[in-house]
Amino acid sequence: MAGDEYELVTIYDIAKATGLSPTTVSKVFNQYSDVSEKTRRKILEASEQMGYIPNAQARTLTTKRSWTIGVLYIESSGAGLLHPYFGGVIEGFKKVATSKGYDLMFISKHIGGKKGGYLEHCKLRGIDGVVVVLPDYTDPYFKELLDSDIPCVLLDQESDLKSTISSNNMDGSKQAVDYLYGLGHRSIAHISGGTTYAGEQRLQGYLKAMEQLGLTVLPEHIIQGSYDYTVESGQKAMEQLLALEHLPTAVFVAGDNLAVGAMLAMKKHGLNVPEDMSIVGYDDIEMAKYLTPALTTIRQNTYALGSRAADMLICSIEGGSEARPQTDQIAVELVVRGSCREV
Amino acid sequence: MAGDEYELVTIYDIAKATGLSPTTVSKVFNQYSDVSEKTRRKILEASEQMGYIPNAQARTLTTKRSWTIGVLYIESSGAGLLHPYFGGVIEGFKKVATSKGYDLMFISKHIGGKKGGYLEHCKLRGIDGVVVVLPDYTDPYFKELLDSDIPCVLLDQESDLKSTISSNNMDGSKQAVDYLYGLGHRSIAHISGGTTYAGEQRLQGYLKAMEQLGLTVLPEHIIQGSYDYTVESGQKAMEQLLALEHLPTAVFVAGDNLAVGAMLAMKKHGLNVPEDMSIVGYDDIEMAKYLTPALTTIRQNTYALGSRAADMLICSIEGGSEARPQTDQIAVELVVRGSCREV
DNA sequence: TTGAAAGCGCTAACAC
DNA sequence: GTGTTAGCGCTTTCAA
Repeated sequence: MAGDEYELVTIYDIAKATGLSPTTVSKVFNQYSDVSEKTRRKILEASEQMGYIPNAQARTLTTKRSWTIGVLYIESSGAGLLHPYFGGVIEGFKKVATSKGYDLMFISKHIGGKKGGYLEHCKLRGIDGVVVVLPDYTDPYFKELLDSDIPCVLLDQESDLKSTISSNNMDGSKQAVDYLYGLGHRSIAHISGGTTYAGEQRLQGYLKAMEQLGLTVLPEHIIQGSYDYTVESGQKAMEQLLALEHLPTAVFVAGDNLAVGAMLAMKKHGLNVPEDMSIVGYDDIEMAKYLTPALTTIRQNTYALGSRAADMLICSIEGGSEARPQTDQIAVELVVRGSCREV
Repeated sequence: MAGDEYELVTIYDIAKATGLSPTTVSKVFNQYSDVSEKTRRKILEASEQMGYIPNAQARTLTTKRSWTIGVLYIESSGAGLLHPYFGGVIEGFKKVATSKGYDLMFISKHIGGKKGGYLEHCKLRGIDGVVVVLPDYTDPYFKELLDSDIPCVLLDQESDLKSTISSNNMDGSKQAVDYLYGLGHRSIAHISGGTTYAGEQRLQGYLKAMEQLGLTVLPEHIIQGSYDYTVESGQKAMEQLLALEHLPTAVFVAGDNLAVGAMLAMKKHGLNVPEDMSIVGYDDIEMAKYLTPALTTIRQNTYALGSRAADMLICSIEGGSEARPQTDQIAVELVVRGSCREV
């Protein structure tokens, strides 16, 4: 087998080499204070020289701490990793987790080549905690994990049992609507992100902002995009909107991918953005600024989302069961580009 | 500590419950054939009922196999996970690896919160093999890993020591150039991907294709884009090209991001694609089809790249040291859209 | 077909 | 400050 070739050096080897005991060696590598500076130095030196590297599994076996965090995200469809939101979040998460000594492992329903469940997978691997991004909410295996006592942090979800974190979706909607209002728009439609938590929040934020401004919302001006925030779904939603008798002058779209689709649909109908309709998106995906016209949108700070999530999760891992689930929100920001006009 | 609450069931527990020995229980979970059907059933039943889940670290400690594959990608810059190429590759890789019983863990230079190296990290975690995507080639820690005896598969790189896999970059260039030639173009420039392996290959493919068609390549028609394939870099490259006295009628760009930048630069100069210049990209990133005009490009099958990489890596993990490093290539495909015109 | 015993590499009481 | 001992949960000879 490959890997057999490692010259495995153990604490026993370095104990023997230094004439000390394995315990003392162990202590040195676990920052115990009751080791003389001289001994510590001697051990460190020998370890360095003999190429000693601790064995994580042996350590985990006795301590019950794997220093491993599971990453759970939707498995079906081509989404997942490819979704820019996911990438940004994990990037931020990884940075913080890594700096605190944790490694990241993907969690799936397949274990050892067989079908199992998320919880089973976590237990098998001795996972210390899980970060949940874009899960399949309807999955019973996912629910099983939520009901377990494994520390978790959930992104863009609600939960009493686990810590949660999301962007300030309501405020994002408010910023979008207020901005359009400031440009003179009074008839503002909404293409929503379907039945996801974030989608709901953005819809609620939109409704509330409209109300606060004293604007009426026509029921037919709220179009349900699909939960997966695809370009195709945005296209369909805009088609639906364009079929209406009374068109809005602006539309606030719950995701940039949806907005891209919406713009495509308009183009197909010979309509121009922003001349014929102003559009505000949500996310600020990379391509937003390269579209024609460049998309005005609400920027989510995915990196901050991820790093804050890591902080929260590690807090509940290390705080133990007495640590109550927390909830936090990250500020969003309007990025003005070229897809809206004054009316 | 959180997690302590698990009702840890061990093989001893189920041995006791069934009146059998731990050995026999272990055998059942390792598909040994010398267990009577009756015993097997009894053990499986008890395990199911008592909620037994094997302990991966204990298993690894004795077998020296962690069933864990390390994922190594560039840490600096905001790239990495956010890069669509990476996402696609890992998606495909994960699928295959998971189905064969392996889990994926990110490898970094930080270990236990301290700075270490990739190899050290792998040994600490008992990693069975590593998939390398977009590394920092100049990193000595990366070299250290390459020189080790840990099985690795490298994407878009050359190596005698490890298995490698890449798209058929040379052929991609040929397809692009041939296509432009077929449209009547004779003056075809190239914006290259810098000094990466893929970039070199695409450049070579371009040169060879031009030669085969009997076309001359003006030195100033080869512009070095930066190794990171950013939009900004593409912009700069096109600026450089546009400063030339004799403009080409078409340009083959080594990456879609670069192509996006190139198109932006043209627009800034009041030039239109494809009227003033035809452009062929490389990658087929998601946004390619949503650009104006939609980008004609060479599609890399990132998913296939990833799954094939997994096959190769697992082969060398399970084949042991006698398994020689392999090399493979994945076919690419021209996707015709709207960024080229006949001349 | 089944089981006893040793050991993987490490940590944690506890005694010295 | 240092060492002895036991044990984490599992697999693996080897013997029964």
